Amino acid sequence: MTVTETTTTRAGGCAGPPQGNRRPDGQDRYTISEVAALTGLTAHTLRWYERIGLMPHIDRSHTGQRRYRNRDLDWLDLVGKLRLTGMPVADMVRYAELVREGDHTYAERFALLKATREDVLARITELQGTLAVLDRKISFYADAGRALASERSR
Amino acid sequence: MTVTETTTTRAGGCAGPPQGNRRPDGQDRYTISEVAALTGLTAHTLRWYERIGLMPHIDRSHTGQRRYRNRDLDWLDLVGKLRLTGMPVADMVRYAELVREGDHTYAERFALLKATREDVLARITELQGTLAVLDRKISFYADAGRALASERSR
DNA sequence: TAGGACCTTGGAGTGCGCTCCAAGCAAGGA
DNA sequence: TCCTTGCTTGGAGCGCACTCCAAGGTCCTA
Repeated sequence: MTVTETTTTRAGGCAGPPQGNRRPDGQDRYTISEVAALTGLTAHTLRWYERIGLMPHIDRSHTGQRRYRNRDLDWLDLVGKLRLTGMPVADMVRYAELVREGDHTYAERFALLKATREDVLARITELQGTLAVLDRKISFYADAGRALASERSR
Repeated sequence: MTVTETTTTRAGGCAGPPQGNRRPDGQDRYTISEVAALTGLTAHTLRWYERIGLMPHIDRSHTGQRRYRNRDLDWLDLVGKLRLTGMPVADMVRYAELVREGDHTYAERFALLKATREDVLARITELQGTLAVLDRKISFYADAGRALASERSR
């Protein structure tokens, strides 16, 4: 019977950590499910990342099963960060291609990262603006709540 | 021939303002295309927002055309802010329902806004973490670029 | 040697947030 | 009167980022 590959944490009501566990040290070969547990991604998503070119070549065992290494986990950490910025997967694939193409793409990678950095800064500013609006609304409702409460107690 | 309702700004390479224009004062009736220009949303999206219950009832002209009022634009401003936080449309619809249901939903609205506020704060923290990673990468590439340049000039 | 957990693949399906289409109505100018 | 422009509707389509399925092979423990 095929086991359903359930999503780790990240679903449901409670706020779990963004990724399951800390990486055990001294290890440098991980199965896909271990990586899923470590990153919070599903095995499906890991295979999909590979298919679309977002991952470098992943080592295989003699029977063809994936064996991820620490450098792959490092890459996934970066991908996770970039994903948080809202960067489209296609852009991350582009970055991955640049890395694969070698040292002569340093300048382009540099530019891409700087542009992303600017995006993140803009996003933070946006969110701070939104926070201000929320705070105004919240204090309005807090006041309204107090008014209703005092009305009820009268 | 039906005119194609092109998206205003927001597309393409250059970074325009998040919404087209400032609201003219003294006016309190706007056609859908005026609202599209003011908010940066398409007319399609405005109609869709109405269909899914994200908008309050919009006034109509004697021939059935939408006539938005300033309070509708205020609401759209809030929706725009909430959208920036990544709040799902379904949650915004829920908030809109609470508003329609009247004063006895103040407590729930308050809770929803506070939860959103927490999400936004968490998001900002995440982004700042990502910024740190980007800055490390960027300084790495800056150094690598300098090294390559000095190598070339040797 | 069995049994169950885990892995493989290509391709199809899902949910979200729009985005567009077709067919038609209404208003205003030449 | 015609023509253009802009508006109306329900429903279909799209792009993204997964998410899952079916059918089968492998690993591990007993």
